[in-house]
Order: sequence, then C-alpha cells, then structure tokens
Amino acid sequence: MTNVRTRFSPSPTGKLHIGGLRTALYNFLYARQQQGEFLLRIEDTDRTRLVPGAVDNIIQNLRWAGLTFDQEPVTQSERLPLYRRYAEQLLASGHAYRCTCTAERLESLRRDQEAKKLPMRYDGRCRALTGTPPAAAVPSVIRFAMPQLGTIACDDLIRGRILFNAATLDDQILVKTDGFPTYHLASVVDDHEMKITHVIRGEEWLPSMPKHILLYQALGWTPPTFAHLPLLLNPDRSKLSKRTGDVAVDEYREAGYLPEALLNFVALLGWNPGTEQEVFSLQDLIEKFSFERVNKSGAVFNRDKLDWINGWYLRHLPTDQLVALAHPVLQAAGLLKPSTPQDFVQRVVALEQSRLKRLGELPPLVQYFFDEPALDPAMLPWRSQTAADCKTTLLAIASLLEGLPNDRFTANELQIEVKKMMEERKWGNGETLWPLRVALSGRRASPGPFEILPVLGKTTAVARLKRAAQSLS
RNA sequence: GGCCCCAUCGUCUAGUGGCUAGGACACCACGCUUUCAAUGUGGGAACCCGGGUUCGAUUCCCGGUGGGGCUACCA
Repeated sequence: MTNVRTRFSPSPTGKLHIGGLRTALYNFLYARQQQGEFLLRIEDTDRTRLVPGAVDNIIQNLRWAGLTFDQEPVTQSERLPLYRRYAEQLLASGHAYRCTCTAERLESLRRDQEAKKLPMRYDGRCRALTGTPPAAAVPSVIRFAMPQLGTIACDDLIRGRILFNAATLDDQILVKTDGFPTYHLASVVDDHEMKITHVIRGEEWLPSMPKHILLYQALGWTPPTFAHLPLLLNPDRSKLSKRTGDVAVDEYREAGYLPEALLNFVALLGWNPGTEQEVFSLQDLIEKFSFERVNKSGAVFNRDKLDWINGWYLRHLPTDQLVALAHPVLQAAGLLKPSTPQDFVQRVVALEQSRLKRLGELPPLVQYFFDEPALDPAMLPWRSQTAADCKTTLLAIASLLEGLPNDRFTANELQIEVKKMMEERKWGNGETLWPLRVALSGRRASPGPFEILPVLGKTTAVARLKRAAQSLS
C-alpha cells in the first residue's frame, strides 16, 4: 500500500477563497486520516493573472485555519525545464504536435463555429501537417494529439464511472507560446512527480478529467485516484463568486469568525457524517471524513448557519480565551485606553458571550461601558408609565445605590436591595427594571441591570441614573 | 450550440423498495424573563414531471424539465 499524498494547488490569482479552503480541508483531512502527506503547490503558470501578495495570503490563511502542509510549497514557475522535457517526450512519441495557428485564426474559427452552432474546438489544421516542424522563428504552441476514436472511462471516487467520447475532446494546448505549460500539462506532470495518490479538486475540473487520463497514458504513467467535489454555490445557485458576498477567507477572519467554526461549517457543505452531530473539531473531522459520504450536488453557502456555528464556538470558549480574542477587536475600535483595567474588559466581554455571533459585532454592543451612552428620554418609561413616575423610580434607586457600601455592589446584593425596595413601594418589575436598565445602557436590548451595575461601578451608575432622571423633567 | 454533472423542507442534509420522510439553520408560538441573547417545549415547511419495473416506488430504469459546470496560448 503506497502512502497517501494529497495536495492543494491554488493559482495565485487572488486571495484564498472559501471554496479553496474547503478543497484544502478535504485534502488535508484525507491525508491526515490516512497518515499520509498533504502538500501545497502554487500554480502560477499564467503570468498575466498573477496577483502580488496572493501566495502569502493563501499560505497565511491556511496557517490560520490550521491546515498545515508537510513540505515546502512547490512552485510551478520554477520548474519550467521539467515540463519542457515531458513536452518534448510527447512530441517525440507523436502524442503532441506543434501548432502555429495565430490567435486571430483561432478566434475567427471559434466565431464561425459558434455561428454555425457547431461544437467549438480546434479544427486540427496543424495536426494534419506532416513533415518537419516549423522553424523556431515562428511562434508555436504544443498541442496534445487527442485520440479521435473510442471511449475514455474515468473513475471518480464521488461520482463513479463517467464515459467520454474521444471524438468530442479538443486538442488541448500543453505549452503556450511563452514556453509556459498550461494547467493540463503542469498539473499532470507535477502530480506524477510529487507522487500524488489522490487528486481532490472542484467539480469544475470534471470535464478535463479524460484529457488528463489520456495524458498520463501518453506519458506512460498510472493516473492517480480522482475525486471531484461538488461546487460551493451562491444563493442563486451559480458557482460561488465575489459578486454575491464575501468569498475571501480573509474577510471572514476580519469579521470575527473563528477558524474552528469556519472549518466546521465548510466541512458540512458537501459532506456529512451520517449522524446528527453538527459540531466537529478538526480531529473529529479527520477521524470521520470519508469520500462515501461526500455529496454529488452543489451546496449553497448559507451565512445564517455559519453565524450559528460561530456563535456556538464563541459561547463554548473559556471566557479568558474569548477575552484574549476580543481585546484586539476592542482596541481597533478605539474603546480601550491604556488605563483600562484588564479585569474590567474581562467582565464586559463575559456579559456579551451568549449574545455574540461574530467578534466584530462586539464594539457597538459594549460601547456604553466605555463611553457615556446617548440617551433617548422617550425610551425610559415602561409602556404607559408616566415620566414623573419613571423619574421618581430612578432617583429612588440612585439614592439607594449611593447608600450601599462598595463591597455590597455585587449582582446578588444589588438584586436583593432593589427587589426589597420594589416590594416596599409596590413597584412592578417592568416599571422599575426597564428604566433602570435603559438609564444604565442607553439601549433597548442589553444584559440585565444587575449584571451591568457591578461592572459599571457605583459612581458611574449613580451618575447615569441621575442624568436619566434629569432628562425626564 | 456541444460535452459533462446534479435534482428530498427557504438553506445544509439523513434516507438506499414498504418510514406519520428524520435532524440542523432560519422562521413562528409558548415557557423562563425588565429588554436582547442563551436555554427548554411545540409548530408550519420537502421527495421536479411523465412513463416504465414491482404487490409496492422518494429510492431502480428510461425520457423530459430545471439548475449548474466546462467549452481560452485562465486556472
């Protein structure tokens, strides 16, 4: 049994996107599960589409996600002689030929075929040319000489056997005029050279599988096992793309999604364990992943469920870990001063833990702890409560709080004291607690007053109650 | 146009000839509650269509339809 080797092979034409992350994840899971190796290969054979920083972005985000690869990344642009050598071999064996057709001729050929509603493919003009290859002075590409008869059987781990009619296959370009290989040649050569046992990639590659199989055969190699993953989809069911929302892993990271949550979510897009388990650690996924349970149909990327999973992870994080993650977020929002006590931040964050879906939504939720909140007097009275009654209540509680020693300024003690007062004065819950909470937070929605009070501290709390009472006159 | 893939609640999915078609997210209601969350309980919500095969099809076969992908000197 040969050692399993998988690879993730993005082209550096942009940031790592969510679909790439899932492809990388499945490659990673399978390799780890089989105690094989997971490799990274940079497919940068198209010099015109290179984006500066893309390689870094991809590597950085894979690292953030914890998908560690086992060797230094392989970069195709550094391996040109390798592809050249195999191209020559194909030329020599008659499996490939030079083509000097110009881009203009190909373009008009295509237009013509489209107009006549014919299959659009190379017409084989240069293939038919016998005799000496053109001189080096004439720009030429190298094309694969597809067999023109027969059926190519392709076995896919997820879809089973797929049959292609050779006559419908195009004479793919293998080497471009600039001497760089195309994807087809480069990936076949590299997967062989890197001893990749399982090619796990997106379904968009399914139509080129027969071409790749034929290439392996022409080079005298045994093809690896293929698995084509279902596509990730936009809400309109087209292939996931930038136009309907965020697709860069970066953007999710910045919005405050945890890598564990993103991975968990993306793992479930196209795969399921067959049980009712929804939450998986990476280790869980490694143990449970299997191609038999990968779906065939595309999956819509559903933000709501991602938010739910992320919220789940946030809620189940030990609070000190959540604080560590929240700190830079609050910092960036400008809420922290050098003098802000760590202990205070800890208590503030703890109050919102059950309410968070993303770290990024933390600053607006807790701002009132750091700055005096704007106050809308109309918001203070409870339902039909009069402004005068509301004011009386606030002032009474303010003086009650003022009279309390600092060591009794705890959630429990405060609750006991306030409830006692409510009972004595026959105040209802709504008429008391709603104005109290709004006066403290300035918000319609927030944690309860007895949770806020001890965090805010006596001085600030009393000041806010008095200010609120003032606003009612 | 050609080639290929796919088809269960709005979404992610379980299901592999006989089930009240299960779960999760979202949604709604109720409970807990001063609000918002969290949490508990309950609810509405699906087998694309037509032919076969079969005693019986969501499930198997064929054909439609629908959706998607590919069809570059891009990956």
